[in-house]
Amino acid sequence: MFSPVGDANPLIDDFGLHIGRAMGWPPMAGRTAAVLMLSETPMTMPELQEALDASKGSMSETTRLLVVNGTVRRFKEPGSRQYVYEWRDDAWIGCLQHQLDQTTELLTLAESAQARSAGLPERQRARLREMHEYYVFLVRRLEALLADYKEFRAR
Amino acid sequence: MFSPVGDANPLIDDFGLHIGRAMGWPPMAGRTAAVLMLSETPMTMPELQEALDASKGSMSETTRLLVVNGTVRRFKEPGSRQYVYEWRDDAWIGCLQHQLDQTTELLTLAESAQARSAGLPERQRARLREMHEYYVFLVRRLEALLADYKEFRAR
DNA sequence: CGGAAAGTTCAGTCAATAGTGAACGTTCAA
DNA sequence: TTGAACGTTCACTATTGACTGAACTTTCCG
Repeated sequence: MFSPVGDANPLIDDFGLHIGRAMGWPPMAGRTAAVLMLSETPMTMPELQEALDASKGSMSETTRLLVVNGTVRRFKEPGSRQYVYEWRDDAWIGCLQHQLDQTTELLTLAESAQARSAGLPERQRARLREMHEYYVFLVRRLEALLADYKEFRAR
Repeated sequence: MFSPVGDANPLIDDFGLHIGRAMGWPPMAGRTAAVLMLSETPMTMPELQEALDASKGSMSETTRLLVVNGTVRRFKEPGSRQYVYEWRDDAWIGCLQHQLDQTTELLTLAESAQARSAGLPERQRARLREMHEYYVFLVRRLEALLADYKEFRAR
C-alpha cells in the first residue's frame, strides 16, 4: 500500500489532494495529513519535510494549519526537545466542528441579509427568508450530528 | 438595501463571495447568485453581464455552473427567443444535494483506502477504519437531512 | 435562405494562492 | 555563555485558476 516516506507516491497525492480539497486546505496540507495518518510513529518536521519533499517554511505553515484544524496534535516526547506531529484519534470531530463553524458563519450572513430585507418586494424577501430558514435548519442538524458522532465515538 | 444593478455593490460582493466560497464556486458565481436572488424578474445574460460588469464568456460559464448546481433555472419566456435565468425556489435543496455528493465521493475514497489497508499495522488500519466509519456516518445523516428538508419544504 | 442577436468555446492575460529559501528568533546541551 | 539544530516569518517565485475577448456556432425572425 502507501509508503509514507519516499517521493511522489501517487496514492498519497491522490488521497491527500482529495481530502485537502474537501477541507478547503492547500494541497500540501492534504498530503501531509495523508502521510501522518499512515505513519506508524509521530513525525518530526524534518522528517515530514523529507517525506513530502517540501521546504521548512511550507511545513511550518502546513503543520500549523493542521494543528489549528484539530486533525493533528503536536507535542514533545519526554526528554526530547523537538516537536513531533501525530494524527489525532479524534481528528474527524475537528473536521465536523470546522464544517459546523463555517455553516454558522453563513447563518449569520443570512440573518443579517434578512434583517435588511424590509424594503424589498415579497418575492425577494421570501428568498432571503428561505435562505435563513435553510441555515437555521442546517446548523441545528449539524450540531445534533456532531453531538451524536461524539457519543458514537465515546463508547 | 442591495440594488441588483449598478457596479461594485459591496453588499452583493460580500454576500456573493461568502456564498461562493462556501459552495466552492468562483467569485463571479457567488456574485451572480446574489444578484439573481435579489432580482425581481428573471434576467437575461446581457442583463447579468451589465449588472456584474462581466464578459460574455464569464457569464456563460457562470450561468452554466449555477444551473448545473441546481440553484438557478434557465428558461425561455413564451414568445421570446432568449433565455432568462432565475433563482430557484428549491435552490437550497440543490446545494444540500451537492454537499451530499461531495461527501459521498470521500466515502468512496475512504472505502478504497481501507480496502487496501490489510498489510498495515493495527494503528494505521484503525485510522483508516475510523475515516471510513466517519464518512459512512456522515453520508447517512446527510441523506436523512436532505430527505427531512425536502419534507419540511414540501408542506 | 440571410443576417442579426444570443450563446459557447478557447487561447491568452491577469490575479490569487501555494510553496520556497534565506534571515531571524528560540531552545537547550555542553 | 555559546553554538547547533529547531522552528517561524516574510519577501520572492512558481503555479493554479478565474476572467476576458475574439472567433465560432446556433437560433430564429424577416
